[in-house]
Amino acid sequence: MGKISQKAERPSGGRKEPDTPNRTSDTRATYDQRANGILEAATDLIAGVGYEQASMRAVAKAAGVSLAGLYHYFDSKEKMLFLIQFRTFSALVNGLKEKLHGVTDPLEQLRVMIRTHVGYFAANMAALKVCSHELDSLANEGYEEAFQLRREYYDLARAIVDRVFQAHAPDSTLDRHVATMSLFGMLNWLYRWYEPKRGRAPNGVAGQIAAQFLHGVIPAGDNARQKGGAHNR
Amino acid sequence: MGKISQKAERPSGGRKEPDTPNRTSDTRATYDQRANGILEAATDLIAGVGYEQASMRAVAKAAGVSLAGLYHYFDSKEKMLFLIQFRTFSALVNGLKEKLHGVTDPLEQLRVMIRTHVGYFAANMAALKVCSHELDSLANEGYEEAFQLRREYYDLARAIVDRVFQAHAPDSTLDRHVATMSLFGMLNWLYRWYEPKRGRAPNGVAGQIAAQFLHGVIPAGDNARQKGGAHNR
DNA sequence: AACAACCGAACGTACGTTCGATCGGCATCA
DNA sequence: TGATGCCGATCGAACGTACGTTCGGTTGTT
Repeated sequence: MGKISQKAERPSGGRKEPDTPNRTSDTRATYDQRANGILEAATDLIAGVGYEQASMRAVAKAAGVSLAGLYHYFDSKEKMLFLIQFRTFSALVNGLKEKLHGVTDPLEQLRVMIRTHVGYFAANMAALKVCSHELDSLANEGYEEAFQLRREYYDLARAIVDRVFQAHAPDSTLDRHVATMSLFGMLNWLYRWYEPKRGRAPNGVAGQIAAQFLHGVIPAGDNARQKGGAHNR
Repeated sequence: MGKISQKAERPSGGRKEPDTPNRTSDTRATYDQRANGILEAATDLIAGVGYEQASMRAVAKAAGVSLAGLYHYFDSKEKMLFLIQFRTFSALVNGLKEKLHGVTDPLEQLRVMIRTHVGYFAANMAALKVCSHELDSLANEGYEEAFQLRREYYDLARAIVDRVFQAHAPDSTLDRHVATMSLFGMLNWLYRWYEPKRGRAPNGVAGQIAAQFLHGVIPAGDNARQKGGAHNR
């Protein structure tokens, strides 16, 4: 808890939380803040040029540390990427769970989920881009752990989708997995086109995505409206 | 036309189509087939491990050529990626235009577009994954040209979406750009989860995506159906 | 003889990571 | 209090490797 760098797993002693009773929290704060700052710079760089192209030298320059200094805070480049994804996904999942508290209506749950995701995206574009785009840049245990987090996020969304179907379309033949993945497609593709600074506000986009998912593009009472003709030429 | 390798742009002479009048087509066929085979192997490899991780040595091994032999067919690694994207996007756009021929109903146009995309995805997963995932791995002119192709595809889809709105929801307040990008999100995210071999058939997925886009998840005549209560405990 | 097809070997470079050293603050003890 | 020793923070320089690309050559067909 509060531990940001995996360096705290060092074999013995080293920098741990309860060392000297006084001033320790200051030192730790500085250490964690530094690690956070580096991670932030790395996030921006990776989001900008991609994981493979973001060299440790460039990360060091962007963070204002020497190349060797990076390794004082992070074991390896891949662990940096893992930490970025881990922190982001954790924040996303925990934030969602929190905002879902007390909401019982399935429709509202879905809206909250979409709003939370889009809002988090708008506030942390670089981090979410890295999480959407660099999914397979991790290997082995790191990949597995990130995968479990994504799975948890999927389960959360899937459960909401299931409840929406159950309450409002129990007889629908739509595949709920396909529906959930389509929703994720809309959300995870945001990083390719959505610029919160330039386009409409996050809540607007979130509202439209929710509306499209729930009611589609054609409003409820349509049933082929070209009664007046004048279509096609 | 029929020219696959950019090597034909060599300063003078070299291999061009009308050279020796006889047997030329055989030689060219072999040459193009070889280039195609290499490109196919490269596509699979890049789709599997990513562009940066797909080394020219690995491509050579996968294609059954020597490392230097690759450069007989392709100027550079980046040009290979460009050709993969160029061919795929061209086939997608041209195939769509073709299948759209004679279809006048906007709804049907949209269904055709989605069906074509999903069908092409199912038949060329690796290529479409590369086109969805390695968009920014190109630079300068190559990026610009691929961007124009994507733009053409977007314009095609956007026009259909506009017509759907005009015919069936002219007063909708939904942003049509956001709607189009959401649709692309659903389609372009396919490569992250959809396995045509394991899951439902491409036409099924295409039909569901079209249905979700047009009517959403809740059927048309819903209007809050929990009249009988029994929801939430 | 010319030229497309193809290759082994090398070149230069950029990368992730490690090594050894320096600096400075803090705790300990004479 | 002042000297001593430890240790976290930081760095310049280097190591080994893997990469994209090029060079010079050989073969086989026309």
